[in-house]
Amino acid sequence: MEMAKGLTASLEDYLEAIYHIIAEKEAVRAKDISRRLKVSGASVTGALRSLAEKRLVNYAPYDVITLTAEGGRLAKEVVRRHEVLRDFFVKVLAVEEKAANEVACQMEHIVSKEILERFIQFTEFVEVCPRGGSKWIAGFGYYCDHTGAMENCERCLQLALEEARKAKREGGHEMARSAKLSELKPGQRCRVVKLSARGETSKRLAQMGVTPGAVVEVERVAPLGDPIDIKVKGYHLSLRKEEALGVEAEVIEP
Amino acid sequence: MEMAKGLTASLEDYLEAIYHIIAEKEAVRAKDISRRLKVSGASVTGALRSLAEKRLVNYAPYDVITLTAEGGRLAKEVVRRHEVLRDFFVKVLAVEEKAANEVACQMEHIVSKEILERFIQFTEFVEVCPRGGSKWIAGFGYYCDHTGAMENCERCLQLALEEARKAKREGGHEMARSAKLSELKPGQRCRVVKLSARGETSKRLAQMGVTPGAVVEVERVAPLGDPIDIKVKGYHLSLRKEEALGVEAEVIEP
DNA sequence: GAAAGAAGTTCGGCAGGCCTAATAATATAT
DNA sequence: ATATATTATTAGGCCTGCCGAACTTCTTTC
Ligand SMILES: [Mn+2]
Ligand SMILES: [Mn+2]
Ligand SMILES: [Mn+2]
Ligand SMILES: [Mn+2]
Repeated sequence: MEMAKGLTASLEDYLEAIYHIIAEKEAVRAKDISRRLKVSGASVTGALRSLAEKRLVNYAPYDVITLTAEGGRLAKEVVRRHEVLRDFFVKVLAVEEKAANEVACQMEHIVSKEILERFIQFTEFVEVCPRGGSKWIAGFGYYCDHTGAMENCERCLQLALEEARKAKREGGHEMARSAKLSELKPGQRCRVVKLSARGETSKRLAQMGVTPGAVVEVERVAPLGDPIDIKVKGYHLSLRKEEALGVEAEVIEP
Repeated sequence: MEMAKGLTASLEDYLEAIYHIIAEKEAVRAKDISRRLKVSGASVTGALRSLAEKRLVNYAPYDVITLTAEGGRLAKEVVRRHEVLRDFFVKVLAVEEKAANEVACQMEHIVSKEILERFIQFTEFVEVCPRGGSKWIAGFGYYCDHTGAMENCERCLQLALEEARKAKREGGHEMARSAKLSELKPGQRCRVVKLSARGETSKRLAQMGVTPGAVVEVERVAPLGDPIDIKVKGYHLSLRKEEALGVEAEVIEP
């Protein structure tokens, strides 16, 4: 039984950098890493040796650098943490992109699984709750700019209530507009209502967080609707059309 | 001109620990620090030497340990960051105290001034906005426990609206119940409306964040109403009664 | 006031991370 | 094919931060 998985912050950043470089170029060179992380080439060589020892990268002197299966998994985890935190800072705290990325890239090595989960849920909640939502966040921006202005609350609530009622009416009887996940367009968000898929597929989906109640954002849809890239709980997933067909969802209006 | 103030995370934690030990005992012993930070005595000696070199602690071998003026200032800053972040985790993300303290004590070395400010404002906003408030946070708790339950939104908004209206009516014509800061009780929060103080006092108040619009929480009031301990923007302040008399505030109902 | 016990210090060592300078390998251009 | 430029590695150092072990200096107790 192997304990102590813990990578250092520094090594996680190297993994993260390699992951991103792979995503945009074919071959990874030590130079790319050193540019990205702003460290000397010597430091990169050292880090690569550490990572190779831990079986997270395939590396031999002067050879190309690739991630092992395990290294890829860990790298994705780091990236996920980074993105979740950055999104929180940008979307909720209205921090500018650059500053958000900086603090996220340090926090990503600190937050526990449980707290990361909370950040995801909170960001979701704020964006989805009729009492939160974009208006409310705009209100926060106003609050920041005008030291603590809290005027017109009544009107704000009034409008939110009217909108919630309208949405309910339009959604017919019980719920908001329902659809198959496969019918959504990039940028749209929905809440999973039911999984009608069976066996392996449903298992894989469930494992990645596509469960009833989960908020799903569609990121990209390929020309013929296959595959569909989505984001759930910070995970980027690529679903085949058949898989997406098996997911019933209810659209969330912005 | 001295650049590079930056203390390391480790040294900041030593300062923080010393500050807390001073607050609860008279004398600070290396042993207390080593217990608190869970490091060996040898490490404490080393850290104290670094801090003494930087003129942040008064330290000579075998002698008692105290903070210099500058060291005290920095320690308070660290504690402030810690508390602001912990409060955010506890009050907003509903993280349990212990976990919140742990992550706060790591983040405190990472967040920029600007982002700390955002955390303060956001926590304030959530607690003060009628669309936020305790009900809304409870809603978040429910959302966490029941994977994404968002039922009864309409009713929730309806209630919030009614409450906001009631509060407005009760507050008479224009605003909520207005009062001098000196009249409030521990635990109460208010928003500063006007500073009628002049000169030094008003300057000091303004510098510490007691400005129109700021949210102030009363922490303790001494028997005869002097001094009054308050918290503003994460700062703990102790006001004399005369000072508090010069602050007009509007009470925030919970 | 001496001996025992507790607290504090010094020393040497180790690990992680980073650097520069020198050297080696590879890629490119002529 | 050779010279040149680019890229990567090695070697040697520096700094922070931690440790255990040995030693020193209080503090208490009898
Ligand atoms: Mn990072
Ligand atoms: Mn990152
Ligand atoms: Mn800390
Ligand atoms: Mn702390």
